[in-house]
Amino acid sequence: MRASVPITVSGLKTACSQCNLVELCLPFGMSGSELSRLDELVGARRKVKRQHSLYRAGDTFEAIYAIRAGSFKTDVLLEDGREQVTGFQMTGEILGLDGISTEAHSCNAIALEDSEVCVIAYDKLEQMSHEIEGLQLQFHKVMSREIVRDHGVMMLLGSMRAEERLAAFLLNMSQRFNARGFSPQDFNLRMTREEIGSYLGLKLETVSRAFSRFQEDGLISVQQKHVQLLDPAGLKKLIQHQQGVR
Amino acid sequence: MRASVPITVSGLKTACSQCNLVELCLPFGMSGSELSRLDELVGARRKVKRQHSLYRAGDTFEAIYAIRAGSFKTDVLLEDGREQVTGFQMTGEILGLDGISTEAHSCNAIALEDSEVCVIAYDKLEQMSHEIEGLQLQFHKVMSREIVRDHGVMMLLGSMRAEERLAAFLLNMSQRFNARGFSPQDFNLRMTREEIGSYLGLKLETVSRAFSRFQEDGLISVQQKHVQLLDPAGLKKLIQHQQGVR
DNA sequence: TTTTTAGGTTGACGTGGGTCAACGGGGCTG
DNA sequence: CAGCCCCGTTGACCCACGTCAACCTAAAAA
Repeated sequence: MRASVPITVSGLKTACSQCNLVELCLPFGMSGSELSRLDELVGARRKVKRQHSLYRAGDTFEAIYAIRAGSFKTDVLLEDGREQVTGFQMTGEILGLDGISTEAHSCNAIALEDSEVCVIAYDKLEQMSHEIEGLQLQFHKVMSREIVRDHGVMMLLGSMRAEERLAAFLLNMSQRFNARGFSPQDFNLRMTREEIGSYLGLKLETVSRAFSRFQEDGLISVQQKHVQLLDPAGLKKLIQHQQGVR
Repeated sequence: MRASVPITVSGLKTACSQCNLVELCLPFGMSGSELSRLDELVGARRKVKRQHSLYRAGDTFEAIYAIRAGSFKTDVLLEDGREQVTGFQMTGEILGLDGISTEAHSCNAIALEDSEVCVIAYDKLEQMSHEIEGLQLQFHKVMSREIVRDHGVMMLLGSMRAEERLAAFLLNMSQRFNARGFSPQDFNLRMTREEIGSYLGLKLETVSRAFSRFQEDGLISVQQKHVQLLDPAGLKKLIQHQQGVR
């Protein structure tokens, strides 16, 4: 984990109206005329190198970010050094919503690979939400979706066994790769076993063993970060039929 | 768990401007003139009896709810019957935000005691947010706070031991009772050991044992649902210094 | 190219908390 | 006011996952 020093703000403005991520991102469902007004909203783009942070817990909140390229993790740290990864974010997803409530970020957002985000100044967003009908609704939906997602993670952490958690994680990644036009059966994870473990409330060894088990059972094929889902239905069954421990 | 049949919509409108929960609720921080406009927003009140649900997963989303009296739990159910309690809500807190994203609720909201909520029609809220500056910001803060809270729960579930989880839970309850003008050291829980367990990712026996352990150690005094925090600092220490298992 | 190092796998073993079971007490309900 | 039932407590046992350690692999650094 390195400091959050090197920030590149590229002057290049790129219009939402011309971005191929529209239907995954904040502008989803907005009309053409609304869309073109949105272009004013996105101020600049910012590149974040692998392992560097987009923002850190405690930073004053000024903007939210739409991921244009790459991927991130968000995490929370306890005083004693324990880390909890609270989410992994992919292109089109929005980062920074945690900062609105106290006007300071409450978690760290760290790039898993060299990435680029669109910076959306929050005061401008507020203002423009008053004017553009669809923007407000869409923004609320994005926040609400985050809440629903978090409930799903709580379900994972609170009432599933190790293998169920990993199966759910893999299916979720698969579905998100698919939504982005990549193969849902064949993808490269961007995070380490330790990060997956932290997210799933497991130790990295347990994650590794679960991967191996799935491979033995013919459900997947893994080699390092490269994963192929050979039997997605089998993974789904695992979640539904396996008895919970808790 | 009973069906969600009996709904009482009392015709009595009560103004936000005269409610003693303002500083805990949606109107927090709004000006006097804004506040009086808010009164139009809150349509009716609705009573929900103990064990009955305010809404269920799958119900179409129409409104959010501010708790005027009583308390609730929200939970998510898996096909195989496993339950995960995702939160406990007290007076002034907002329920139903999960419904915005898909226009259907994704969890169940169940009253822990006979309760009453203010019904806030979502379309009206959307509309009024365009007009009242402070309302939009405040609503965003409420949603953001929910996201931050969920991250805290993920931290609990993912990287704390049983006793740490319960200590954190008790301190959180204490702080919320305090914010409502009740004693932070002496309160009655409204939920069962099983519900606490589900929320904390533990079995009810483990919760019970942790309660007993805390009592032996002189940290608290428990009798059934009645809890007294004898040594809140000791509970805090437990969270910070105890080694994590995961 | 070789060296280094972070990330991943696997085995042996320990333990926190789950499981099962018995029992006690308080508050509805008739 | 009696009986029931839900809730909570406690003990004995066990297992899923954590811990510790050795080793392997791949990619970055030199």
